[in-house]
Amino acid sequence: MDKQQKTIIHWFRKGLRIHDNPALAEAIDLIRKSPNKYVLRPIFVLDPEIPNWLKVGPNRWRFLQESLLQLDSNLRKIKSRLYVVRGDPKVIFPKLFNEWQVELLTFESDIEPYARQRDMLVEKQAKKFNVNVITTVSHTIYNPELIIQKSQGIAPKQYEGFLKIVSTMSIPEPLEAPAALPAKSKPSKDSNEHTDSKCYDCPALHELGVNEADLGDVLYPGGETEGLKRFQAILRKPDWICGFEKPKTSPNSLKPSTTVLSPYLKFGCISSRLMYSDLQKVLKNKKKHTTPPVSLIGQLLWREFFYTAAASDPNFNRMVGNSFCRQIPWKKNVQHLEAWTYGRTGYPFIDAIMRQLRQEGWIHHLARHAVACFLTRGDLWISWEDGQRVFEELLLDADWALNAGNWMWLSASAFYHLYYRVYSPVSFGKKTDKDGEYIRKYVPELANYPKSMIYEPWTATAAQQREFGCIIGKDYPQRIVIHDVVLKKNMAKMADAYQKHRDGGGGGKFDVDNTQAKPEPQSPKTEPVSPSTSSGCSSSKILKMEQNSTIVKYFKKDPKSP
DNA sequence: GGTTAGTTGATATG
DNA sequence: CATATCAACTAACC
Repeated sequence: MDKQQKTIIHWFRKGLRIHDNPALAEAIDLIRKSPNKYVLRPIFVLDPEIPNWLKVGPNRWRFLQESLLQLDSNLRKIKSRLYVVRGDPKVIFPKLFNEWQVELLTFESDIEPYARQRDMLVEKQAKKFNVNVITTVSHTIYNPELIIQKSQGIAPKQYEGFLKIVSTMSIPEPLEAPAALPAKSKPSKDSNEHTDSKCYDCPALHELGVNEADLGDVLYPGGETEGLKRFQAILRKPDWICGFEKPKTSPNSLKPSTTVLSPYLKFGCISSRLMYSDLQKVLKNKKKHTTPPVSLIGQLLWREFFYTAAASDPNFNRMVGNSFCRQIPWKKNVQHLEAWTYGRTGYPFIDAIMRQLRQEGWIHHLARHAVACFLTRGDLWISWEDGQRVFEELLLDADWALNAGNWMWLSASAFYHLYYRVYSPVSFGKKTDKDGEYIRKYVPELANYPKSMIYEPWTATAAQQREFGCIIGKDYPQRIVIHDVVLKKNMAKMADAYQKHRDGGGGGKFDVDNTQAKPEPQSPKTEPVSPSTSSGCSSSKILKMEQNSTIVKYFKKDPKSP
């Protein structure tokens, strides 16, 4: 590398895209202004510690791997590349700052407690090495912190209130992907770049610990190009967009009835602001269209809603110490949890959903409702935290804020309170698939059952079971609970928990059954953390916090004015 | 303090 | 396919 040239690092974490990436754009702007002075190193840090506390199933590892490959490829199109750096960020960054003579670090901010703590440490080290830092809010359409600020410091607890607040806020126009960089801004190879300790190539699946035998077919390939392609295909159906009503889409169609853009949003392969902007353009041209909460825009705003709530509480993904969450005395039941996890509850509709989840990494939103309600308040009375852990592992779109928020919703622990509205594991699926084709696909042992019995195979006589080639209790499980019976008991327990909440308000009042082993923590911090220690912005000086809050800057010195 | 609305329940009925 | 009833919650608003 030219000894005179300094390095600008853009750190990819989520936001695995080059379009509408304001932090990357800041880095590139600076390079264009001083093309002789800087080289750009876009990096992704692969931390080998992560699998020790975060469960990531093989399908999501693959989605990430594909996303990194496409990111590298898209960066190469603009005469750069992706440098995948192996190691713990707190250890890696000081080394890179020193070795590469880094002057600026840019990245997209993240509200997850793990990310906040990690970023705080990296920023501290940046200061020590005299490295400027620019962060942007670009994973969400709005800045969650700003919404909270406009809501008297408390995140809205209902969607309507949320809508009211954001309706007063402006949204920045999405940015185009950058044009090709000047040739000089590509660093020359490190002298030992391709030795084992200095390989910056994208990881192969085996490096990510993925056994290819555990992978399902690639139904939703990861990456920016794939995400944009999928979104473009949606945009070509304006009538479908304008008529979209989430509750009227089917949870058990054989092909997805919704967009399946969630995995791309989770990794930031596609920008939520771009989606918002392009969808609005479609709606403008039509005189009639659906609206939030049921419309497509409404779905994006649900994401914002949960992100805002999650940003205000580091304990958002646990019951205890969570300011949103009602304390409910769930019971541990290892056998029932395992039956649910692997699709062996004896309820074909539930089992089909759980098997689709494991195989494909995506299930419809309402299918998530059905199985989440079944696990918690509806049937098994098992904590939503246990379900959250399974979704965390298996969903391509598993997202800390959205996963926790929706589990609280479905278990009637927060946001949703009509606990007596319970999904039936038998009737609900029949509304959109009366013949049970979905069950036949994902629970093939029941494929020969007639449609009159496929949702309730236990109603078949022994002779019929032999005839259909599937003996209940042998080839397919007996149902592990009787829905009509447990439903009544659970409803009474919910009423009791709600009553106690009214009387005592909040945590610690219940005899929560902790006799079984504690589950694995979902973040490096095992115990609930106090909100005061990890909320909000760092103590660094905020130079710029716009109305729509695209850019928050922390500068020791302004690299633009030498 | 009373009223109303709430992303998408189930069932029976017209 | 739309509506009433079931039983009855909280949050937001007047």
